[in-house]
Amino acid sequence: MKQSQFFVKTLKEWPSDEENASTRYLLRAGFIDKNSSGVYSFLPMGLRVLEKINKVIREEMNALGASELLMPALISKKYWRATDRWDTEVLYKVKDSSGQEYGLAFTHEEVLTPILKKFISSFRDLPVSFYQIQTKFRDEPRARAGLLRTKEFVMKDLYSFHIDEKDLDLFYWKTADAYKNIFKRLGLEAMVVEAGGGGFTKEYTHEFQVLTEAGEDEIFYCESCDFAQNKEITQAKEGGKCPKCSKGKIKKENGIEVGNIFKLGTRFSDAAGLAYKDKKGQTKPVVMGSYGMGPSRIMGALAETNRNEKGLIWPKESSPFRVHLVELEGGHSQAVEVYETLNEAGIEVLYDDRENVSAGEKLTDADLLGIVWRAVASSRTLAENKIELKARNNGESSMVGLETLLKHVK
RNA sequence: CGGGGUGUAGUAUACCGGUAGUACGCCUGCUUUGGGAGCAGGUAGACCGAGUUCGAUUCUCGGCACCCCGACCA
Repeated sequence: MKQSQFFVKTLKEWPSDEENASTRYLLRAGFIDKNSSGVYSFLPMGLRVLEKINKVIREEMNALGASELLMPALISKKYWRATDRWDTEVLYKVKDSSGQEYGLAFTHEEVLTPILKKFISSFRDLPVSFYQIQTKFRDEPRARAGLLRTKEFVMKDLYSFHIDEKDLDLFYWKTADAYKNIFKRLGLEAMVVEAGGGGFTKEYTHEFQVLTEAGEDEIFYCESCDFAQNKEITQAKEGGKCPKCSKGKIKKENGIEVGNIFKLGTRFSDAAGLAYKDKKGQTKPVVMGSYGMGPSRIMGALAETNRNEKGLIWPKESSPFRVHLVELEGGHSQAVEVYETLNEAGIEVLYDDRENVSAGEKLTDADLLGIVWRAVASSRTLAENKIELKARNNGESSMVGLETLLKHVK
């Protein structure tokens, strides 16, 4: 992709109306644009990151055996009435010209459960699971911190359907592993944290929290074992002994909730009359689980935890491009050669071919954008017949030939 | 929803009760090209409404928007 033909615009100044670091970086680097409080556009560069996140999620969800589908955002009032959620505070309500009322979905049990009711009737149909990556709406009383808490956001929601609690439990922990894979691949360190059941289950649910000061949850965790609980349910005290291993000390840190997994039981299947016949011909309610993850919030969490004073630093699998090829004075022929070679090798490259833009501006932009690898071609590199390759994360650079370059960035 | 703060060109900002200044951007021309280039010329602005005043971007009130703290957070 040539930068002269792809919309990459950076701001020279920090935005004046944002304090949150990830938001300031994402806005300044031109990845997102604020439309109104808690409502953002993803500009071409930002959308590429979002797509990278979605790609990893899809791969892991498919590996779990879940089928992707796409449900509507505009949901007729009757569905919300059926589950008694029409009066949920975060539900945006809209009325059409004929007076018909709708809610903009903040989650999709109301839509999926009735679909399954049409197709599921035997234990032979179970278990099944479905996921989608779709825009959700929540009437947040107060949006904050850019992508970290918004009124409209992208969510991956997964729902699973089982014959009993035991089978749900199996799938629940398989999903937890899939979640761990996703975050690891994306370059996020997410801690598994026990949290409350929100009134649907007496059991704990699990959240995936990225520990950082910008997070709005408070996490109490043990420094030596895997004990970790959200403030809302914990009895542990900061500095106290771990109630689980009774050895480690309890620490407290803020966290960004990038995912959660939830055993719903039969709450929604009961409401929809979703049941199946078991081997003996008896009718039993389907047992459900739901599992959320926020790609747009993950993007915010990545920006929050991967940056330095010069700009963003995207991890490999979430980077908008793999290589940022920067052509400086005298580097044209080399740059074209590298560009063509990378394209042929199927490596995504952003080629800064802009003319009449100073070297300083191009290099500053490259740091701000934060693509994994930076390759510079100039009269200097031409003289050595090599390319300068620099890793954005550790700043290490070296002069390499084309083949070595390919090997590195693959 | 309670409390606080802020609204000035595309962006970041300054001053001021008397026709709004700077930097960057953008446009034209020339010179530049390894860390947000130089010179010259040009472009573009007071959130909305009411009030006080001879005169309001400035003061007062109301509204709206944005940010922050809190409450809330299937």
